[in-house]
Amino acid sequence: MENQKIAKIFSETSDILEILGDSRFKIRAYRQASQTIETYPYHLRDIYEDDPKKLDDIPGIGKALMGKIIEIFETGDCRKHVDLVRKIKPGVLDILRLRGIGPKKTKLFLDELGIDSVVKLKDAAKRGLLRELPGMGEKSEDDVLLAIESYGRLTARMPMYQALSIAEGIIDYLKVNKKVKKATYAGSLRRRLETIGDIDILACGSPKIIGDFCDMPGVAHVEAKGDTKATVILESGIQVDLRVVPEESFGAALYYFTGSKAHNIATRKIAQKKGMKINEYGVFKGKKSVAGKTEDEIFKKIGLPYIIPEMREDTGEIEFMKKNPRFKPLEESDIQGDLHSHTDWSDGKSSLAEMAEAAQARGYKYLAITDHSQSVKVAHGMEVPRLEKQLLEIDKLNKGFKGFRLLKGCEVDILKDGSLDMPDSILEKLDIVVASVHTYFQLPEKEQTTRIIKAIQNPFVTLLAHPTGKLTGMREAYDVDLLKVMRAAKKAQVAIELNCNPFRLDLDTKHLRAARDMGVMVSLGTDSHSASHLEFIEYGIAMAHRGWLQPENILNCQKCIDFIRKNH
DNA sequence: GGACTCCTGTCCTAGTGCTCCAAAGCACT
Repeated sequence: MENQKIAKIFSETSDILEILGDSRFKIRAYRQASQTIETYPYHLRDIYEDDPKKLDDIPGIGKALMGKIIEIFETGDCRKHVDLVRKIKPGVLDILRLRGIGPKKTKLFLDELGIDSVVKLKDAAKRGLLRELPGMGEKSEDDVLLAIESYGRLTARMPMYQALSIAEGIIDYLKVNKKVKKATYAGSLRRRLETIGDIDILACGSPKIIGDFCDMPGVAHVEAKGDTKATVILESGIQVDLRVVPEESFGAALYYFTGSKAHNIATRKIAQKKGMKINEYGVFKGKKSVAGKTEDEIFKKIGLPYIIPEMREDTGEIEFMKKNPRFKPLEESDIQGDLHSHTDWSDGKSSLAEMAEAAQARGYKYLAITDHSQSVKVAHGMEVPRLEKQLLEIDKLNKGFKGFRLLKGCEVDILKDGSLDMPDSILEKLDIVVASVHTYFQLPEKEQTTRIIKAIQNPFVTLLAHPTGKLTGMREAYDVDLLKVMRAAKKAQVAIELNCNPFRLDLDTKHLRAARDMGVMVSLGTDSHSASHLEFIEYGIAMAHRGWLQPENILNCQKCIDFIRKNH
């Protein structure tokens, strides 16, 4: 939590410096530091308590920012930030966040009309005061009002699976159009971020596509419309950007449009040093295009191995891939089985046989049946006798399988005191024990952490499921020191789950990276509640890509399922 | 502000499209 606080202080500092017209390099330094800290997998406090000087080792943190981080730990605040906040009212920062309004216009409104809040801005726009300002007109004034009205809707992010479904719908719509030769989605959706701010679509074909796109059903408002790109807002409030490029530039445009911005800048810089230029039309030597049809071609031209979209965040992937050109990201065929599923014995919809059939259809060697334990009444959790009955049923089914088996398991609730919801006498009969939290989300961090660590120290536990309890866009993670939990998990030889259910996607990228660095085994589980949910594994694979995981980091990729039964 | 090179100073992270007002701001990755 303290990392987030520091990131926010630095982010606000950069925003205020921008309005005040300070050095753009200083502004960038604060902004970059904020972003680095926000996604940094380790607690800055741990580093500070170990040796404050080591804060300087974090990329983008130098002597000055290190001093400010130390100041925040020692005094609870940062003098410079406090002074800046005094200079500019917080309402001014709200204006800066409106679409179409940047630091220049924010400063203009403040200096000329004393506007220091969105409410005052709205009032001034309605009274026609803004149009009198230099560089403003009637249209700009209307745009300000529109930006204020749509602010809440346009800043909301949606879960990735929702964006994926909308994007696929748009692509289907475009592809039936004969003017469209190719269409695909790019941006953060292609990089498989857990939440998506807007949808980016790339197409090849006639420029008339732009008009058809803007007339598409479900478009509420056309924000911009030119010869090669358009931006629309859907009725649902989602922004969709379309870019149309010539076919020979498709690879370059896909690369540009996939991002991230930081990754693009980093590779464009590499190209510059080699006397080339990368833009969305290709790689250029002087005016001559030397690559652009495919992404692969672009990487080759600038001397890099292909980097998969999910890794393109400029968080070290370029250096990593240079050093490890043979790095092979996880593939679906590496997955030997699914380690978290439910049936109609608890709150699932499918039978044991249906789940087994679906798992075999995917080519799995095993599927862990992990129905809920007794205390989860709403999910028809199983008491010991019913679980024993299920185990007999699984034995019976397993006799009929060849090269496949159902693993006997249970998703056992972690009780408030860290004990497990099922006695050891039944746990020892299982192939796999999945421990998880479904209650007491509000415990203080220390208590929650201790509770979970106690649970995974039970010798029969195989893995900790959905380790933070977050539900994308609906429920925040509970307070837990996950690094401490992971250290304990490593010691206890317990795996940490990457829950592939698109509502969860728990662990997130930074903790997956940390798990990888720490050598903690990660388990992919779809948490399927029906046979069709087994396909959620694809979301997990994408998340594994974002966490740079390879088959050796993943429990499900181990061919030997005896590993799962570590205590048998 | 950082990073790097040198110790006081220099450079720093790309490249392009759209809009609205008539050059620049803001947007996109």
